[in-house]
Amino acid sequence: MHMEEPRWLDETQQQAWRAFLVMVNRGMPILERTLKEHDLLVVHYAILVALSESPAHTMRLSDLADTANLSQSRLTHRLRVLTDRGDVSLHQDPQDGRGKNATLTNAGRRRLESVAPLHAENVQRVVFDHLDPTETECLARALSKIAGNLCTHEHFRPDEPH
Amino acid sequence: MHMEEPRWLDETQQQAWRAFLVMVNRGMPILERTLKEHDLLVVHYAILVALSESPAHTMRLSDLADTANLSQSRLTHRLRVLTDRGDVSLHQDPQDGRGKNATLTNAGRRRLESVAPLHAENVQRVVFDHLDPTETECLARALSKIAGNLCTHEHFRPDEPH
DNA sequence: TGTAGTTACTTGATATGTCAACTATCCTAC
DNA sequence: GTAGGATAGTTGACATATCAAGTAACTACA
Repeated sequence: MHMEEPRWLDETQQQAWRAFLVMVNRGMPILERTLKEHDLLVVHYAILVALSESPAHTMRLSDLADTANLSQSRLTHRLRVLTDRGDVSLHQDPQDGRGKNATLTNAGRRRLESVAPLHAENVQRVVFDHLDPTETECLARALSKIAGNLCTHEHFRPDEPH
Repeated sequence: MHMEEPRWLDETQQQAWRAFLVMVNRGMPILERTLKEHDLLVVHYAILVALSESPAHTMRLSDLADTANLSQSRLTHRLRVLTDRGDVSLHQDPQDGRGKNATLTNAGRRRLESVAPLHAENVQRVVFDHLDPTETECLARALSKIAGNLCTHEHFRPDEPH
């Protein structure tokens, strides 16, 4: 038994990875700050969007966590804020005593609608204004391949002790 | 004076942006967990790498923050951990009484070298194993354009009140 | 039934991130 | 020299994230 030769990143991979980290560490905070002026986090925004796109503006918590890429406990903590403030309401599932459904309230829908244009504008400014259509497609295809794997493959999920 | 029409994301942009969020919220935690088994965060790793690539393994704190995409206060907090543990040492700059230099210690270098192969392997598994060389180049080019703007342009920087 | 295992969600302790306020040094110009 | 302003870094309060452990309800099967 011996060590495999490490699979170092080549030049191009390094360039991609470092740029990705710049987006995460510099780009995301810009979006966070703007949303924060409207009392939202990017995570909150993702939760509201997921609900708004769901039939009856309602979702089972576990599905919501999955759609918003959150661990269950992280979702619970965020929902405490969103329900306290009245953007989301929670209801026991009548079929399954364990489950709960989250529903976007009118207030939540209004908040989402008031922030969405601003947020879209910011994403455009930070990300897409710097790409031509071909590059955007390239980016979408590459990221989707990676994301597809992260969602389906048996990468241990958040919150599941290993 | 009237509201501009919101610049909504088109289909492709949405696909790209949602996939990016999947990478951030599902991919990064995988990397964090693996590094954490070796008492490191991705941020710590970035700091150690920046130092290791710098002459004399030494950097001015403000440059280090910039290279690692961190706010100064975040850097200070992370450095407390890294210096307490002996991976990094701090020295007053003799030229400029305000400034400090951070130096990677031998222990820090050893820690970095012991974790780097594993981390590279994980980045490959999470990101690049799903892309062919053309897609990787596309991704690198697109992300670099975005990142380039985030680093140079007058996007308000972290830690600077606006 | 009833009990072992699974699923759905919550909780709380601890770690990390963020923001504004603070100290200390340097620079400039008068 | 010295006042005003900039620069470098730190601090502390508060918000958020993570992880493991906990509760409660369902399921399967003896």
